[in-house]
Amino acid sequence: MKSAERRAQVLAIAAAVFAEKGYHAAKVDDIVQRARIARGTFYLYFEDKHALFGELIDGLLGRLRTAIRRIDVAAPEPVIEQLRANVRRVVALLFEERALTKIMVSDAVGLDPGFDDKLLSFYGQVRSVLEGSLSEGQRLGLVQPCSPQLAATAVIGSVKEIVYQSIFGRLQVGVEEVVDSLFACYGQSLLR
Amino acid sequence: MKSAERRAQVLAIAAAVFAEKGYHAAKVDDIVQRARIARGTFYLYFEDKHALFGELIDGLLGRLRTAIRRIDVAAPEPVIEQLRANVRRVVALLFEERALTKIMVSDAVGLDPGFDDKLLSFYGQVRSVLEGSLSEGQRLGLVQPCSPQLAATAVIGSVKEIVYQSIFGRLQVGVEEVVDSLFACYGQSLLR
Amino acid sequence: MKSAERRAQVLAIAAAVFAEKGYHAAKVDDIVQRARIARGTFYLYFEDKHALFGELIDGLLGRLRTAIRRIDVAAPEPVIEQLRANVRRVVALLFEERALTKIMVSDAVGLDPGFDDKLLSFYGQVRSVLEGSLSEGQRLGLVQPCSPQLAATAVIGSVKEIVYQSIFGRLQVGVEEVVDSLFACYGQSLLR
Amino acid sequence: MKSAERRAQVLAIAAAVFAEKGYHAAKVDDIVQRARIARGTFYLYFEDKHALFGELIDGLLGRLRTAIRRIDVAAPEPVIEQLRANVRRVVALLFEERALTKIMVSDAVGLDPGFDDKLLSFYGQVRSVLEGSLSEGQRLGLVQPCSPQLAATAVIGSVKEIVYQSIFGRLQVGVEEVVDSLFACYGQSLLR
DNA sequence: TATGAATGAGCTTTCATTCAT
DNA sequence: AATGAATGAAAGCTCATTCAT
Repeated sequence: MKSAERRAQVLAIAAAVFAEKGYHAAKVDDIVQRARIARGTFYLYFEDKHALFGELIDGLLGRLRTAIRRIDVAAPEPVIEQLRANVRRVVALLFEERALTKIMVSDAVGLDPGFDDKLLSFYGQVRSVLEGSLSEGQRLGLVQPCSPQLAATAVIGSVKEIVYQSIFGRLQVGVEEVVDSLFACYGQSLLR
Repeated sequence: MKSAERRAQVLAIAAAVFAEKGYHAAKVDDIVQRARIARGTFYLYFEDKHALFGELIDGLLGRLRTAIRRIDVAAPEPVIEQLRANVRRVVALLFEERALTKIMVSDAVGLDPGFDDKLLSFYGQVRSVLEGSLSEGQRLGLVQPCSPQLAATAVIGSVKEIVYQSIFGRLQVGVEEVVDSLFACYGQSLLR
Repeated sequence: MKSAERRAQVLAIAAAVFAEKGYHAAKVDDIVQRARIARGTFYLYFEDKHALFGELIDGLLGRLRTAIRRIDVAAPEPVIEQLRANVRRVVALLFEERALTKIMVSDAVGLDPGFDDKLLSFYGQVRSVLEGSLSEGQRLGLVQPCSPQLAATAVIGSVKEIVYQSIFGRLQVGVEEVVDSLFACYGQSLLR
Repeated sequence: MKSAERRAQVLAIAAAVFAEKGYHAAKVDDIVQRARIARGTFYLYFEDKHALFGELIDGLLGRLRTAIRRIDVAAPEPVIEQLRANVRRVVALLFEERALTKIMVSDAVGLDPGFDDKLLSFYGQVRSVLEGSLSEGQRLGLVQPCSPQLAATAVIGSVKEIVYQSIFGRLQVGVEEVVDSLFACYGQSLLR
C-alpha cells in the first residue's frame, strides 16, 4: 500500500512537472528530485518516461470517459439535461485537473503516433456519443437539420478551446459559466 | 534570387518533415538530407532549428491574419456574408497548408513560452474580431444574447477542431462543407 | 571516497593530456579514453572541459600561494634565507608538477579573459610580496636602489623562464642549481 | 604591387584580430570581414589560417633577430653599451608591435609543436648570444662568476616578463625605463 | 526495495576550407 | 584575381536508461 501511494505521488508530481515544463523539457531528473526518490527508483515504478506520461493521459481519458454518459432518450430526465450534465462533468473535471489537461492538449498532441491515436480514438468516441444524441434529436425534431458529425466536432472543439484558453490564456471563467454559455450559444442559435 | 528559392525550398521541406515527425523527432539531419544540402548549409540559411520553425509558424499566422478581415457593418455586403467569407478563407488556407497547420496545432503548442505567447496572441486577435462582430450583432438584434467572449472562443474552437480532425483524424470534408456546416450549426440554432 | 579518488585520477589524466596536446587539441574524448570512463561520466565529475581546466590551474596556483610565504624581517632567520626558501619551494613545486606547469604557462595564457585575470592576479600577488621585501631591503640598505616593481617583475620573469626552458627546452637543471644560480645572478647586486 | 599591399594589409589586420581574440577565438571570418575581402580571397593570399599566423610570428622573430646584434668585444663601443643597445632595440620593437608581441607570448606558445620549436629555437639563439657575451665578460673579468646559461635565461625571462606585464597587466612603463631598470638590477652584480 | 554512479548514443552547432562562377 | 555559397568533419554536451551495490 505504501508502494502504491508512493507511485501515485510520483505520478502527481510528474503531472505537475510536465505541465510546467512540457514533456521534452521535463527531465526525469526534475521528477525524481521533486519526488525525492532516486533515479533508479523511478524505473522501479515505471517502464520509462514515455510510459509514465501515457499513464497520466490514460488516467485522464479514463476519467473523462466515466464523466461522459450515453444519452438515454427513454430516461425520465430530459435529453438536454443529460447533455448538460455531461458537459458539466467534463468541464468540471478538466478545470479540476489543470495540470493533466494542460499536458493532454499541449504535450500529448503530436508527441507520438501512439498518443495521437489514443487522443483521436477518444475524441472519436465522444463524437460518436454526441453524434448519436444529435441524430436522435433530429429524428425527434429537437435538433436542426445539419451534419451531426460536423456539429459534434464543433461542440467538442468549443469545449476544448474554452478550456484551453482558460488554462493557457487570460480567459477567467467558472464551470457553470462555461456550461451556460455553451448552451446559450448552441441552444437557441447564435445568429438568429 | 536562386538563393531565396533554395531557402524557400528548405523551408517547405522542413515544414513537411516537422509535420511528419513532430518538432523534436525531426532532426536537422532529416531536413538537410531531404533538401539535399549539407548540414552546414542549413545554418547558412537559418539561425537554427528553432528559428526555422518560428519562421514557419510566423508565416502561417501572417497569412491567417491576412485572411481574416475586420467585419464592416456599414459595408453593402451583409455582415453574415463577411463572416462567412472570413471563415472560408481561413479554412481554405488551413486545408491548403496541411503541413503547416499540423505543426501549428500539434508542435507549436507548449513548445516554448515564446510560441505559446505567439499563438495565444493570435487567437486573442481573432477572438477580438469575432467578439466585436458578435457584440455589434447583439446591438443590432441579429445575435442572441450571450457572452460574446465565450461565444467567440467557442466558434474558434469549432473551426480548430474541425480542421484538426480533418487533418489528423478520419474526418473527410471539403472547405465548403465545413463552412456550410458551421453556419448551419451556429446560424439557426443547433437545438431548437 | 572512491568517487573522490576517481575524480582526482581524471584530473591528473586530464592534466597530462592537456600538457601533451594543449587545451584545444585535447579533446574530451582523449581524456575519457585514457581515464577509461564514459563520456557522460566526465560531465558527472566536471561542469565541462573549461571548468576542469580551471580546476587544474586553480589547484596549482593554490599550491604556489602556499609555497610563497611573506618575508618576516623580524624573524630570526635572515631575510635572504627566507627568500631563498620561497624560491626553492616554488621551483621545486613547478619542477615536480611539470604537466600542470606546462599548461599554466602555455595554455592558460590568452585562453580566456577569466584565466588571464587569474594569472595576472597571481603574478600581481607574488610581485607584491617581492616588492615589499625589496622595498624593506632598500630601507635597511640591503638592496640596491632601483624600481622595486620592475625588479620584482624581472625576478619573476627569471624564474618563469628558467622553469619554462627546463620543461619545454633543452635546459637540464635541478632545483638547487636553479636557486643557486638565481642568487648568484641577483645576489650581489640586487641584494648588496 | 597592389596585391602585395593588400596582402600586407590583411596580415596587419589578422595580427590585430589574433591579439584581440586569441588564435582560436579569432575566426577567419573575423579577419576577412575586417579586411573587407571575401572568404575565398583569404586563401588566395595565404595557405591557411595556421600559415598566416606562422608568417606573423616569423616576421616578428625575424625583426627581433635583426634587432639583436652579436656583441663585438673588439669594437670601440664598450660591451655594456652594445648590450644596452640590443636590449633597447628589442624592448622598443616589442613595445611598438604590441599586437604581434601579444600573440607571440600568449598564442604561439603551446599552439603546435612547430611553433614551440620555432620559439624555443629563437630563444636558444638569443640565449646563445647572451651566453657568449657573458662568458667573454667572465673571461675578461667584467662579469661575475655564475652559470652563463642560467644567467642568460634569467635575463631573457626578465625582459619577457616586463614586456608581458606591460601589455597584459597594469605595468605602465616606457622603453628607457625598462632598459635602465634592467641594467640597474643586473648592472652591478652580473656585470661588475 | 532503493540507490545513484555510470553509460553512450546521438544531438545541435561551428567553422576552416573548397570550388564553381 | 576575386567571390561567397556550399561543404562536412568534428566537437562538446545531454539525458534516458542500466546495473552493481
